[in-house]
Amino acid sequence: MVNSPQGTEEKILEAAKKVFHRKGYEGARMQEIADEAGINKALLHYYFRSKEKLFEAVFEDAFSGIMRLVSTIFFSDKPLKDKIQAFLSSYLNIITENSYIPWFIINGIYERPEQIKAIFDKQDTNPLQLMKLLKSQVRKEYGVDIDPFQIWLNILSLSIFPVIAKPLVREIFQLPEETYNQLMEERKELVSDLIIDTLKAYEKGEN
Amino acid sequence: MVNSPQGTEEKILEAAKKVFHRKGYEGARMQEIADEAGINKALLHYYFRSKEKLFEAVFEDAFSGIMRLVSTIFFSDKPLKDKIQAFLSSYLNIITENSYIPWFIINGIYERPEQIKAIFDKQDTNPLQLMKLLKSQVRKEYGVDIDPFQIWLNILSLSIFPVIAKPLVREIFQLPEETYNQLMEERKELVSDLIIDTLKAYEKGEN
DNA sequence: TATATCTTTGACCTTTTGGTTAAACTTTTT
DNA sequence: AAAAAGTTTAACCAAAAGGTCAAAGATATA
Repeated sequence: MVNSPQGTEEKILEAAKKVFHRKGYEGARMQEIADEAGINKALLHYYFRSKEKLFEAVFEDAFSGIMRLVSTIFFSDKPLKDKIQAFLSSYLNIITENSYIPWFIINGIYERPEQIKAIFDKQDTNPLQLMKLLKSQVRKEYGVDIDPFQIWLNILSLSIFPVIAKPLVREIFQLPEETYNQLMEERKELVSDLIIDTLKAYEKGEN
Repeated sequence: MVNSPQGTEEKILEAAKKVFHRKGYEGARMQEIADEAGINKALLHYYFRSKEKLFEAVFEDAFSGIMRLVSTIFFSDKPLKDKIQAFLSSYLNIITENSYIPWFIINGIYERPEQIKAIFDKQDTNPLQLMKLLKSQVRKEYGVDIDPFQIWLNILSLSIFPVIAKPLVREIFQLPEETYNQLMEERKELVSDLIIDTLKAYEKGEN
């Protein structure tokens, strides 16, 4: 018999992604992944020796994807405002459509700190370089010395939190899926304005 | 032999809190909780029939604590600015010192959606009422009609995310514990300013 | 002080779970 | 087409995990 459209390995990765994303490492079951992939459980171990290795593959994929996006946008040659808008727009698109990614990544380091640290070290994007760049660009364009880390943390907070907390917030406020998505859509502009207005406020010396 | 300072039930709850907080539901082991409490595993089941029940007790405690704080502050009779400052100050204190609480709560609904929903229903604080109150107070004090939900989401994002993502961010940026805590300390004012400035900007009709 | 009740424990049970193995089936190589 | 290499499966295995039970230790009650 011939393999389905995609090869077995990709099928497994795809299935593992789904299951790990919605259950985390501890909650995920090898059997469930096998079922999701429509194959025998032993085959999982044939391709990826252990649950750990499989998890690693899935995690690395999700994480490097985000790092690549950040690098591409921020290590380009545009005004800061454009970068922030571009990042928020594409990033919010990605994570609202794959809402499990942020939770998966953050959760990963709670469940498997050592393993995740090792994955970070393999990454080639240097976050400290990004901070330096942010800082110098803020100084150049807005004439102020602000801790770039706080700006960056604000951007991430405002975009990631609403996605991570979606299930919680929706339940608490009894919001239908569609309503919430619409609010997220509004946030793309709202957040980008908020960040840039804050920078402008610093520029005017309000602080 | 006499019981230790605290009774057995409290000892169990205390231990379960620690373990659930750092491992989540799936990652937590009944044996580990028993060890942490310095008692026999069977005793866990004597006091709390099952892992589920035990988890429920811990979760409800953490969640209702936060809801109480929110209610106390926001259903009071102060200017919005004071409320926001008061909330941010005490909330950031609580969660930086118990950094696992927010993750624990958000994670809870990913791991055990049905159970968590049931707990919410038992809560007596009404979040929709809070939204109404926020909206009318914003209108009264700043003369604008803004979606209170977005404001609230901003407040929560800016305060909770940096705590949840602490292990991740610390690792990525190679920040020592102390440095990070100091940055969190700075944020208390920074975030409160940011939120209030945004409201003022609306007031001036910048949007 | 004897009896009933509540607490605590060690040993045990069952199910679940990640992982292995040997054999069958396919595909590639010669 | 035969042999070799790669892929897939059903059946197993051992360890871990949640949960139970009967008996022993305390404590309260009569």
